[in-house]
Amino acid sequence: MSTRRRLQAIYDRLFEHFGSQRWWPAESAFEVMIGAVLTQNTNWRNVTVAIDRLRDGDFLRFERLAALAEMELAEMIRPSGYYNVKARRLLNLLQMINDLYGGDPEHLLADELETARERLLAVSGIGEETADSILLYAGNQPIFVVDAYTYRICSRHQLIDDECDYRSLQELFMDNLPCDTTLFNEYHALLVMAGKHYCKKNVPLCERCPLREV
DNA sequence: CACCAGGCAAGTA
DNA sequence: TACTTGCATGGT
Repeated sequence: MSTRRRLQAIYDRLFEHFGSQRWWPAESAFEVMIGAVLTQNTNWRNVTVAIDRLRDGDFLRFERLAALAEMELAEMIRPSGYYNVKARRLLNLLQMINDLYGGDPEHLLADELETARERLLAVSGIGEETADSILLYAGNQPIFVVDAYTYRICSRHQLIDDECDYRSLQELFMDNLPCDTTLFNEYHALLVMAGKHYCKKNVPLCERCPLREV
């Protein structure tokens, strides 16, 4: 079967099993950006606690967050883990938005895709997955997000060489699917759901995995 | 107890 | 360039 059809089949199975996800779970694009940094190598549950703390202090707005001292911010986001590095990373991101977009996150998100991506990657603490998560889920731009679950699932289904780099795996999806923001949004979210529930680390096979026969 | 979670950068050889 | 280590909380 062609890669194109296999990717479509995987999507269909996951959609049938989990339904529409409509990510990212957040009340604003800015909140998505914050969450994208906080969730780096971290359980989403912990991230929601940190974000709720920011919300309670009305810090999910650019001006309010940018006015926080690094140590205060670190303390606020403590439940999300790596709180010192993440506080620095968030401030680095805000600094870039301030310098290049006049302090308006929407201007970054409205910029041309590759330009915005390069500028995000230039921020210390923002790598490819975080940048693409921001572009897709905060900016509604058509780019596919690759993460650890994407690697694991594609590897188990022998769609990739385990050593392939981020861009290669991203291209596998983007070259073989219609370029559609909503599709990319749903597909990545569904892969995360599948990974969480049925494709855990060091668990070779799962009886109830909806992708068993794909 | 060990292991994991929607990574990334810096250090080492 | 290729590999290792630090960062840290909270759930299973």
